[in-house]
Amino acid sequence: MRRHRMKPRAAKSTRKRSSSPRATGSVTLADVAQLAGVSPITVSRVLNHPELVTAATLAHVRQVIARTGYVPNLLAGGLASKRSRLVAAIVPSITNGIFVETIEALTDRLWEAGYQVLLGLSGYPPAREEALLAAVLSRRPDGIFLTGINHSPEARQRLLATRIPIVEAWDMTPTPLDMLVGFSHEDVGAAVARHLIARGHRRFGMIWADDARALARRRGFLREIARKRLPAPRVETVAAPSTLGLGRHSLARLLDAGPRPSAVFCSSDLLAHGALEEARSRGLRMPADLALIGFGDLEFAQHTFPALSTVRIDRAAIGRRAAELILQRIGGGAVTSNVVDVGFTIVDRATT
Amino acid sequence: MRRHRMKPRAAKSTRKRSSSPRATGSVTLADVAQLAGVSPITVSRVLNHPELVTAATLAHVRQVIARTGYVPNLLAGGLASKRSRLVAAIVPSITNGIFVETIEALTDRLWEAGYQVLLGLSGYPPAREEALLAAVLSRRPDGIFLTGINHSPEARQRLLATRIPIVEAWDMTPTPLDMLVGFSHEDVGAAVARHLIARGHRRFGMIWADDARALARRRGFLREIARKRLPAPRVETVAAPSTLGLGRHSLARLLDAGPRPSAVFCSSDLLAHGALEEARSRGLRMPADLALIGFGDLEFAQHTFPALSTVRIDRAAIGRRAAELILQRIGGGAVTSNVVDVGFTIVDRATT
DNA sequence: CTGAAAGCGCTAACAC
DNA sequence: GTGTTAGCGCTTTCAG
Repeated sequence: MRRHRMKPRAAKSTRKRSSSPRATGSVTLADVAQLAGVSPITVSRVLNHPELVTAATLAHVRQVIARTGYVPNLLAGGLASKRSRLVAAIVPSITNGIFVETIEALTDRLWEAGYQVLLGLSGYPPAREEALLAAVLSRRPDGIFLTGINHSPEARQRLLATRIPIVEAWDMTPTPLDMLVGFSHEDVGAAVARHLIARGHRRFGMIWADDARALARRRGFLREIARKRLPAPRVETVAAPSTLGLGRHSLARLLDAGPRPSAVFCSSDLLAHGALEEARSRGLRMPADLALIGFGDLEFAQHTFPALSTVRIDRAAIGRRAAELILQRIGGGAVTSNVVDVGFTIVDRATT
Repeated sequence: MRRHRMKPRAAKSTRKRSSSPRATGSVTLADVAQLAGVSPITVSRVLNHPELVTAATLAHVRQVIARTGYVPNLLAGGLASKRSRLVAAIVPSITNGIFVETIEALTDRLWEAGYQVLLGLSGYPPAREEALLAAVLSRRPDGIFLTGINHSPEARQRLLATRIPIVEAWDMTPTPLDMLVGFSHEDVGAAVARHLIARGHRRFGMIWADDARALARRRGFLREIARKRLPAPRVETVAAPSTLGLGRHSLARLLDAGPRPSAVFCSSDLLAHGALEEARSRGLRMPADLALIGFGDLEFAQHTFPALSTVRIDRAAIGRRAAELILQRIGGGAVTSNVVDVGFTIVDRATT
């Protein structure tokens, strides 16, 4: 290991650092450069483009980095390079469990590529979305992950104005802001209808929440049923937020109000779960007396009795694909398709 | 509304911006300053210290900001001010649901104060913690939220070296790195023991996972039972990750292997839930034949039969308190106490 | 393969 | 109240 030359220039490479070598509290790249006897840019290269540096220099500088405990300042790096290595993810909430797998997958995939995720919680009616978006943009993220395709006009405009890669997720539309990973909620509804019809069901009920995506599923469901000229389902509409209790009471009303449907489609697993409790308490056999199907395939539902069917979404895949789209775009590679349909699966627990 | 004076100086306040007014793709503070006919620092003040600016100037500059769609660059701002307005939160995972409420509460509270949360997922045995910590520190966060008090020696050293406010959460120790919000897992164990004993239980079983925190709870539980000179519980140890199946099989083994305990303490709600299934399938009445108690009070458990008791932790409070400690510290105010015990509650669903 | 110069966009200190 | 100056710590050209 040859000793590294110490050029005189190095002595002044730190601008005006007067007395203390760590007046700012932390080692800077310039400090490392000085100690290693190289120029700052060489240290920068060791960190970001090691392939451009001699093995000897590389080893030496790395050693100094380790010895000093130097931690690069990405605020400075990002400012200079215009690449923050940050991807923002805006989701309504993480407590309901719907988005966590997606976020984890997104985070994992981006981490491998050297990016970190800035999580923004917009709250369910996206009240904060506008302010949140501004806050997020002020970090100059290299990519943005958004939940859904419905944004306020202001948000929409801001997003359109930026050149940051954007992925909208969890919905489907032919005209995304930029890129999109999701599935068609209307197709889900239609598929559930076909599934139930194929199993011999003819009389349906619905326990339904009043949100945009749920309405799309409902539309698909009703359309398919109408197409088969079956009687229109009776619908119990519930207000957000859905709870077990609402599901239970809704089924009770559905059962008390008229002839028993043979299958009830609930807009979420939570509602289906509540309905399940009511059905069991009435001694109904499932699915012989009543088939129940929900949507979302949440963990708690996976642990339930085989009576409850559901529509499964590969939530992790959504995060992974979103990350890949963003990375492709950042890498400058042309994105083959800017819309990814991850589809869904109907899980019929009554038979499987 | 008097017209705002346009000083000649303003014309050169943008450094060397040559042709296009938005060569970088976005409006800068200097652009706004120029358009408003004020100096950059005034725009900065409008944004960060509006109280230092005349109402007229304020209104005028704000109008220009709105008109241009200017979004401040916090990378630059953070670099210059040494305040990133970012707080890092490192948790093992968010899919298990244990930490999401804490994260949400943390995020909400910090948002109100103008901070954003950078989420780091360390993975369960904190394999990535070291690298993650480095990545996180490179963003120069103004505060750090950590899960647990067990960190690798390297991580520990890095954390001790930094002057960033740190909150460790979810555990209890008299010697935190900096600040701490949590509760004593050993106390939980002891409290559960006392609770069960008070209800007349004398013969106990345990279904127990093999992680540090669970072991602390177990220690407390066993200590209390020994103190009362009751027979030592039989323990079924399960490997991570806990699943419903493990809980179920463990209870089966416990019941088949000897005299029936009257109460079984499970190290998590998930295990308790599995055990519950087994107990029900055996036709045991609860809690008459068997009392089951878990830990964590996860949502799915809240929705279960009244047979399952649990230890409830106010997870949101942990996040809130952590945020407050960090903000206090950032604000320079002396922190009254650097250790907050949020305690816990035993929820006895068999009676309530 | 390595270096020098020139900022990235913003804000802390002082002046005025 | 508002402006001037001088960087924050890093990376981008472009030389050599």
